[in-house]
Amino acid sequence: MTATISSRLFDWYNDHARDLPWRAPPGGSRPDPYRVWLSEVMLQQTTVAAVAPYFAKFTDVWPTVEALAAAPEEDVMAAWAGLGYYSRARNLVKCARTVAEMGGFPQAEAELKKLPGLGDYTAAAVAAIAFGERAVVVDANVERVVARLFAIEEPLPAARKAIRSRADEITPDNRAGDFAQAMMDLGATICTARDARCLLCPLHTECEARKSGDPLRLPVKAPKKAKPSRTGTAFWIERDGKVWLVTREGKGMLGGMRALPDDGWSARADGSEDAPVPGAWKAAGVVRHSFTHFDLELGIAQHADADPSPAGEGEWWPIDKMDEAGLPTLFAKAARLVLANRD
DNA sequence: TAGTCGTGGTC
DNA sequence: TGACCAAGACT
Repeated sequence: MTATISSRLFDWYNDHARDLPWRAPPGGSRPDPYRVWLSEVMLQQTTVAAVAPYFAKFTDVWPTVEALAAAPEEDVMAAWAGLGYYSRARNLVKCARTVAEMGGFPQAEAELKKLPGLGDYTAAAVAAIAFGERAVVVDANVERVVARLFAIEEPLPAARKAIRSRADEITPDNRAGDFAQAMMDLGATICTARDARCLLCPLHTECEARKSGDPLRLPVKAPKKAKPSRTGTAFWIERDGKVWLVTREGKGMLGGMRALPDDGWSARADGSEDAPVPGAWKAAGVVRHSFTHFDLELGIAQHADADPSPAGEGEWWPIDKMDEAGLPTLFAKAARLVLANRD
């Protein structure tokens, strides 16, 4: 049964594997561990379509882990801007520097998992795909496919233990990396969250959820909490064709990223509306932005003075080079709005 | 364990 | 159009 599953899956994968830039060319050669690691981190909670241009840019500018390790952190953060979950970029730099110092990536799953930014999934994926270790790779695709294949009725996240155990059972001793990628391709193209194209599925004769007649109801998920709405203000302070930008501190929201100064809005509370510089302000528009766990209505206040003098840490950024500032999307929207409304 | 942490695409 | 979702990690 389990041998049947991997065998059917490999047959399907031979003909239907997605052609992705981080995969090794067909023929059995192993992909570059650096590219595998980089792609896996970028792909965490992020679609293939969103990752592709970032992967191309990163591997062009930093073709090796040593090159990335030598890069200034702010350059990496700016290059990551727009991709989201910025702790990934902070950990990416830390990890690259650790690996460069070690003289290369460790090959064992347990050692990989000690690196910053590599959790259960990514450590297993790199071990299996880049190094051929038999590791049990479980992402959201595998969870969905396995939950349906074995008709696991227990809701997520409690079902993860049972799902992992089943995934372990069907993972072959050889080609665990191909098996993982095949499972993920199956989950991404056939056995998707909104659809179950069972007639095209290589595992449909083995699938318990299909036998039950309603595969889409699995996996069962806990209901989601409501999203709060917050308001905040960002401040546009301009002088001589330049705008005042700060770098956000710490590990919190958008931590380490360049940004417009703001009034301290957060997921928990509205902003204070306190301006960072004295003087007169005028309203310059509103940006609505939806984060994973709250919605934000960000008002933009523009300093009315021709020669403002902001205090504290920051930098005057040339407005004609706004695209190179590496602003996260929220602030990129705000800047775009200000600049669009002035002519 | 449950909350935090981005963004763009899809229906 | 708003809710859901995508190759999760960390605390």
